[in-house]
Amino acid sequence: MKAPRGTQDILPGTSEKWQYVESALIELCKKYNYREIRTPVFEHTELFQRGVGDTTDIVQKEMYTFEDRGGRSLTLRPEGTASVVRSFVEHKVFGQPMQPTKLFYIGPMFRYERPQQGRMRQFYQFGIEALGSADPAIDAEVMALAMASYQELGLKSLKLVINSLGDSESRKQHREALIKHFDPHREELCEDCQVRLDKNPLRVLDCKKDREHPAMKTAPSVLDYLNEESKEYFEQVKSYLDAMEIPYVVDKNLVRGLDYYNHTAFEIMSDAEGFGAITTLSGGGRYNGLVEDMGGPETPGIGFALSIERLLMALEAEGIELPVNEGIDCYFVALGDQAEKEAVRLTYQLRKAGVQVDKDYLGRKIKSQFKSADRLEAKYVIVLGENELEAGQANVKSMETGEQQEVSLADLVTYLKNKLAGGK
RNA sequence: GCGGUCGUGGCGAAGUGGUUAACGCACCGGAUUGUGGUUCCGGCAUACGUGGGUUCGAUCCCCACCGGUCGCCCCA
Repeated sequence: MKAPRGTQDILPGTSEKWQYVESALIELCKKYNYREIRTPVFEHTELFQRGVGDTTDIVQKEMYTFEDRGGRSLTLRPEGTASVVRSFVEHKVFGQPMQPTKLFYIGPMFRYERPQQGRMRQFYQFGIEALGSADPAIDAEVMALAMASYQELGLKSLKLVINSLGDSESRKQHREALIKHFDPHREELCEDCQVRLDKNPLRVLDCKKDREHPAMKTAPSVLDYLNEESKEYFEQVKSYLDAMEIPYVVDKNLVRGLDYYNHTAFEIMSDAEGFGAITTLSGGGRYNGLVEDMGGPETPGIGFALSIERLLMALEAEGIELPVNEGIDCYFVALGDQAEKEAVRLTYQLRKAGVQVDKDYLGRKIKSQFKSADRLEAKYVIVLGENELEAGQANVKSMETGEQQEVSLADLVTYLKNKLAGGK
């Protein structure tokens, strides 16, 4: 049996890295005052069709959709925003006194795609959403947190790319301009773009195949079609980034894949060597109007999401070692049946007292038990044999210095607690 | 979904159309009787992705499928 395609097991040795990263992200959220929300991993299919958008690749070909025994069409969540917004509306969080509502989530997402490194069918996203504020400063805050997610862990080769898609009015005009611009060249564009031109002309702009087409260079830019308000909003966002001295580049061809975005759109990419084709670490943007689409009151929103897998890849690419896999406190070596029983008792006592202890369960001889202790990087080894038992003492050995000391069994817990606390 | 490439024991990695498929690491045991990372000796292992086909015979040849990987699409 194998795990299904595009899924992976995260085993000890790696799981510690995940734990480390996840808790770092949670800590970061505390500083920015984003609080956790947990939503179901599956939702009504309709939620994503409406929320993410029917024209998107996600909805058209990547959803894990199934029918439950009651005949409902459900879908494993392909992203987090739709669920968060649904929950926000369902629980009328918009009516609560503390606004804006600042949330974060972390968990698995599912997309049916051809797997490759950094792209799994079940993958993990960490994301935040700020609902209820149309202040450009919060756009900047979201980007700041996004960047900090990586910087906190020591990553350096990062590139923040931003763009503005404008409000719905700007987008509409731009869309028409694009169609007008490209339609005469329709036949010269790649097949995909011919489809894009009808469905979502914005996407033609970031086509890699047609990059060199002359019409591409003269194509109307989103930025040129921003109305005054949108333009001003974008300027404000940039000025806040400048105030925080967060470097960014504006890429007028940056287009996000989901329908709900407007105004601010951004991506964080890795510059690091050793990254393959997939260099996008995370992405986000503003989605004013989505809450309304979900049946809530007019509420602006912005958020972003990052892939934990890709974050881990970035760490690897930059050669950053996370401080995990530290050794355990003690290893209990027991010799003989009597001692074994006493060892079990004392191990239990030590653990209750907060000491990290393990012992042998394979009935191995002393030498092998020491090997295990060594491999576990135990700081202390407690040896309890016939002799010690008779004397009512245990031999405690510091694996670092090699020093040994007889400690009465009654004092063992306090002795070790002291030692481990750095006492004498 | 499309194209390239790959698939040998826990990991890494040789190899051949034909008796018992190298080796390294790891693991386990031993090197005078109860003490760890080195060394020496010995041992272990459901190993040729799966299913067909060609052949007297296939791990090695052919096909399909599955899986990994790289790229495209797209994205996190």
